[in-house]
Amino acid sequence: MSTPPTRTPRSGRRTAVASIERGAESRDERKARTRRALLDTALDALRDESFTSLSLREVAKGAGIVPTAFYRHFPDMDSLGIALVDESIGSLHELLRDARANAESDAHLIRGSLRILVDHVDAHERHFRFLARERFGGSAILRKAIGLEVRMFATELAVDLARVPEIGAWPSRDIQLLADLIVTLIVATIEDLVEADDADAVAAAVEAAATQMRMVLLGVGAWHPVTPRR
Amino acid sequence: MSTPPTRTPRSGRRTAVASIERGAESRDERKARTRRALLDTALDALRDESFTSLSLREVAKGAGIVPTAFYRHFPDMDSLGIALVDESIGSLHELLRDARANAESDAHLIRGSLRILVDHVDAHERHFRFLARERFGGSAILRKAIGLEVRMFATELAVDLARVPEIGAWPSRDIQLLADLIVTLIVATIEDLVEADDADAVAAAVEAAATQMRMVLLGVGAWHPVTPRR
DNA sequence: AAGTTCAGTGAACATATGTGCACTACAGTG
DNA sequence: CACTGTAGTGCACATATGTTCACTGAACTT
Repeated sequence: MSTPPTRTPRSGRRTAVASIERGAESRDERKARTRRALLDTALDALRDESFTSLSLREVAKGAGIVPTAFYRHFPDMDSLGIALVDESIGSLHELLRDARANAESDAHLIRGSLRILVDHVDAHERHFRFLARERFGGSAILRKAIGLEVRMFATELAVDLARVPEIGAWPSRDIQLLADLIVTLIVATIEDLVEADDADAVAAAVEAAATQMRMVLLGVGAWHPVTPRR
Repeated sequence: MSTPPTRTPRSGRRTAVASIERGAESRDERKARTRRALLDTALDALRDESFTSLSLREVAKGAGIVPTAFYRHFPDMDSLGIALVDESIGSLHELLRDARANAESDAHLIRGSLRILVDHVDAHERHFRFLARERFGGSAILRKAIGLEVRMFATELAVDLARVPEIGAWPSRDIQLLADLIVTLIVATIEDLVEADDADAVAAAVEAAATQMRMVLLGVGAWHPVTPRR
């Protein structure tokens, strides 16, 4: 009821984003809040430009702080980029986790997985777009960071694949390559999805991915357990 | 032997790139030369940054002309970008042409094609890197232009595939999707190749691509001519 | 020989950028 | 309560950017 001990209902000074009608907030909460605002601004701006052309002043302004205050959160723009990679990769792993859970129940494995993919891309569109855009983008640091994570993602998938009876007996090198192939297809589909501007385009991308995935999996059935070494 | 009618062995004014020890040159030749210098500078700069962060002044300086002279060649940076896309796509079609010629003679279709791919990427590294980097880059104009061309490339491949006995009878939609799948794999390989920094990395990328291509083509053998509609 | 065309110049502009510095206000703490 | 740590401010600077304008000189056209 009564106003909490810490008053200042509306401070005389507009204090960045936090000022948007928040009465009491701890110091850490406010810091986290502007940090989020910086990341969000960057994520939004990266819809129309690439990371190397994104300026410190631009994100600072978008977050409602003065340029120099940026340094209270990140030593430089590259660090901001790395933070975005971390967040985005989180979405990726979450995706795989859901797909794994689904694979054990759903009879239509491909369609079910694709549905999950679409849902995730939809829910974290900015992050996935960021990944697609910067995977081979101009920043060497981000390229390296994303490349590493995508490779880890593929390895994670390879472990899952090894549990499939038909595949389990393959040489691990082949399993990894199959996982890489599937990841390539998934990434390509993600790129199509973030680029899709209407529902039809999404549906088309899904249809294409489903058919192509089926083609690949048919290849799996015919694959010789022993790699034809030369 | 004797100096040609048009003299001016070394003009009193250093005229941009053309001044690098070229005695006689027609006006058009000189213009073409600086245009080339602009494109080359851009191509080189795009190794370390993305197109949206590439500045007009930067390419002008690299080409040895004053910023304002840039407008004598392109109305804006986007036009320069489109010109780069055109050039790069040229390399792509050249690649397919060579691969086609090879396919009719070489018994090892996959390895032969990959060898050609590697050679082309090596010969036109800057162009292929540009394509990979801007395919999903920050510039909407370039994204659209490249996307269109890649789709045309896939369609061209589909026509070739339709001539393969096992595939010819498929519904055209499936042939197109197979072509798209193969193009996805090719593009992914190109991305790996331009990212590869030593010979080992190149060899690994080729090995991976060869195996994956074999997996896909095995799927082709098992594919039912009629698309399993739902 | 005189005239035209046009790639390239150089100065100027308004605006954007990264970063250093001294500061202020307020949440957290003894 | 006074004290301190720190997110955010405001100013300043050197530098980079796109674009305008009037210009120059040499290749071409007549």
